Amino acid sequence: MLENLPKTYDPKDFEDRLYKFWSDNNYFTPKVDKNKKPFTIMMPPPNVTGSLHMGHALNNTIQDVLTRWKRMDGYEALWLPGTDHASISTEAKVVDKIKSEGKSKEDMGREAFLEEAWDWTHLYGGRIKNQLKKLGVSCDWSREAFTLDENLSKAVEEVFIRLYEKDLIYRGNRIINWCPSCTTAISDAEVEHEDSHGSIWQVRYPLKDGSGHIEIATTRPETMLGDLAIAVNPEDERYKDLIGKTAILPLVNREIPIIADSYVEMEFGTGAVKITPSHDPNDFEVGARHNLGQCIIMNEDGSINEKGGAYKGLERFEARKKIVEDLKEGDYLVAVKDHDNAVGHCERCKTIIEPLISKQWFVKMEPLAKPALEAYYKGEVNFIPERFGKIYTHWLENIKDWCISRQLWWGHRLPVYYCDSCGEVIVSRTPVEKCNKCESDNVRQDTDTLDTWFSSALWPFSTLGWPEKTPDLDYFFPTDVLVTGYDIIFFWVIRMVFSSIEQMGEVPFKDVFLTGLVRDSQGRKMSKSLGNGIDPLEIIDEYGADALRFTLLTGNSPGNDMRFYTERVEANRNFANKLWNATRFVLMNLQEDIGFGQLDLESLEEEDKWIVSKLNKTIKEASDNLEKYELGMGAQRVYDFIWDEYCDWYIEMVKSRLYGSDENSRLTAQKVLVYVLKDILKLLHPFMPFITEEIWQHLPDSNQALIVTSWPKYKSELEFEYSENSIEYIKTAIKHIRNARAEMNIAPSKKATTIFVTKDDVVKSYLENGKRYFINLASAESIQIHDNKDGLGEDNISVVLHKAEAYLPLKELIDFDKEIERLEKEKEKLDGEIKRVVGKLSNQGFVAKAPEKVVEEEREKQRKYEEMLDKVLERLESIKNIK
RNA sequence: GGGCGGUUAGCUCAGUUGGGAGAGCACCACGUCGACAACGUGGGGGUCGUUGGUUCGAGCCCAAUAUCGCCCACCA
Repeated sequence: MLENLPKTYDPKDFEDRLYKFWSDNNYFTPKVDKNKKPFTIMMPPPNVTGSLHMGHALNNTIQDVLTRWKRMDGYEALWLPGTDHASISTEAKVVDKIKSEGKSKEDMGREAFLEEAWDWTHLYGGRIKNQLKKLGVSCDWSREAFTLDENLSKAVEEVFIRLYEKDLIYRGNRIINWCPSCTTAISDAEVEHEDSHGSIWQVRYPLKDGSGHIEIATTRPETMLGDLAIAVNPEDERYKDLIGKTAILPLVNREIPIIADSYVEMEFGTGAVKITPSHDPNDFEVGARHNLGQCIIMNEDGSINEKGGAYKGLERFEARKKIVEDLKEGDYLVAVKDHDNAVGHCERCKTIIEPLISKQWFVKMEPLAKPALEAYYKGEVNFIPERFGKIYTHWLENIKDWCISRQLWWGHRLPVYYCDSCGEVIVSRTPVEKCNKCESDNVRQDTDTLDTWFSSALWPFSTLGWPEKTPDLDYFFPTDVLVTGYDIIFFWVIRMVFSSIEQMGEVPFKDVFLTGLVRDSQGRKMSKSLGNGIDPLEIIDEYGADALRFTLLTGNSPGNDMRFYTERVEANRNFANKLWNATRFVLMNLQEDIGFGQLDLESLEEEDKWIVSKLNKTIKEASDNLEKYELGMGAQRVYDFIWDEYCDWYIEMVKSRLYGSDENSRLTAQKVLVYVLKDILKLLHPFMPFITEEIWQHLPDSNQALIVTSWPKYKSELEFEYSENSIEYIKTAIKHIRNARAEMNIAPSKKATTIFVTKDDVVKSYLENGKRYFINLASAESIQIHDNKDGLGEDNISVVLHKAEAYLPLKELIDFDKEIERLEKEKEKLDGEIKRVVGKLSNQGFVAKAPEKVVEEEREKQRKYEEMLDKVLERLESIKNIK
């Protein structure tokens, strides 16, 4: 009946097979069942361009732990997977690809380019899904979504139109971040600021009336081509007389006014600022206040346009160089100084961003941010760890309108149409062929697409069928927890929250669990360019998915970065191996057909009750840990129970019964071994799904798959205090005896009669019941229990215990000097403990103010240690006398 | 400029209501005894960055400070 496990643990033997088994049986697919509670997680959709990296492995492992646990705990657990079209990233890759084939976007045209992009998506989009499966993710592939799916696109369009109709989306001429390489506008969040060492140039602009000049300072000299004014602070005495005068823009010879604006800081630079309204956000504001108009001097690719006169056609940094040279030549350049400032780069391609004025579409953020902040302050959204709430509130409190239009082709096209006859702007759910104002058919759709985050902002409900009122949406929304990296709080988390509040009327998730970064062993960020990335698939291939998962879950805490060491994976693989072998031991000692259903509490022996009681506590504590998202602590607790309690102690203690002649005792031991093992597998399953399922299916009476069994429950009737005390006493005694023997260099093969001397009835009962443990685990030949040590002689090793003393008569082996040395060491230890306890207890404040329980514990310790010290001293005395 | 985090054993890190400092790896010694050498047993190793405060009691709370790191920010 019992099929034995292979001798060695090899995850390759079963991981893929089990994934298929779960999948084929639809265990990942929850039903809409009103009698059960739903539990929902939306997987942060990886980009179709990507392949699995450690970051994915980490957050998907966490999601899988939560999902598997909740599924076992009786919930209809939905973990919905999917992928993101990742507009700008994917487009860049496709552009590169066609470029290598000698083609360009423009040559191909929109239709053909999109076909290429879809081909790319189909080719690479599936790759990461298969990689995720290797990790063991129990997500519901039948509900898989893609941001460009028809229904998700419909959701995007619907949201755009609703926001437009509420005046929350508008089109306007504003300063945006322009990437000359991607040739598109990007949002503020997509700009990375990087400190750089640069220069600041001081330039003098002559005054028109010939009365002198005014000096300005700039870090971007090329933008002077677009200068429309010079601004000074109205309070600045130095420039008071110049306000209202006209200056001549060098090299261009444009006449520009000198204006006063309090935005200018007198202390900075020269106190006079050139104003370039079309190429700087602050200047834009100043320009608007003073009606300066606009002067755009750059093309899409960042080169200087016809407004730049002689500099036309130069790339922007070439132009800078040339302009500085010319300024110098014309004696306009006063000084060049070193200057540090933060330069904005495109998050995708790292090109330096050019702020410039452009007509784009924006989401008006303030009305959306407000409820999102309120939701947080009302506790509707919680961050784990809490500190990340500050990032959330800080961003929302300082929010600016969100530029959502992109000059890209891969993505959701704006549902906006322009009439070229009358200029009407039409936003429509259906294609527009005729202007609804002038009835002209001279109508065209906007060629822009939406920021990729616009669609991912809707992920928690668009994936469930919104705007349709689907049963899924009704049942599974709002979701329970979002698991993601702290680096996309404002890209994604915030946008989901306000989108959800706006469209659904409630927050999309209750908890946000934030993961840190997985770094290499030297603490560096893993990156392609550094070549220090560790491929999760290679790790899985070598050590198995379970070991990788366990490594990612333990040894770090939420929101903190972690370093990845293959040594840790190896250690966790060893743990899996330990469990594997423990199971083999259990299986090879089972008799057939004894029935492993219920535990018969009446027949349990001391160590049985002890392990059951310990298991019971572990169930409670591990469940509490999971409840509080303390996944690493929960995993560690289960690990410790398995290795320290079950393997190192329980199995060892029970061996004599398995090999013994007492049939009832033997069968009880077998039953308890299986009983505890089954709960162990359940507790470990969310963390290590493969090995636990594989073992489970080899156990007797386990017809149902482990993945859908029930999570163990704490039961107060399974607490056995006496047994716990008894076994813990025995464990301590065994450790002491082992220690003494090791220190005396007495090999375990040299067995000795062990004589316990005690007057304490409770200890006597512990020892009486525990005789066989000493024989098996402490190299005892036989056990005697005496009331006093009369007639024992002195040729013994003495092991001092609490309320007892153990004697090992090993006459010919005893080296009295060593024995004295060992006892002296013991004495020192006890002296130290007593000193600490007495110190504490002689502090009146402590005795008076500490809780009675704590004080009594300390008193008890004092009695215990003094009692033990007495015996050590007595022993030392008598042994010295012999010498 | 603003905000946040780390600083605990040789290394990497846990330590969540303040009550005798833990794990893994590494190291030393012994061991192949009928699950496991991917192992067992025993051991060494820390004034928890520094200073001050609160408290009977601080790795944990408060205030400074040092140092490393991260995030945000339109000073030309």
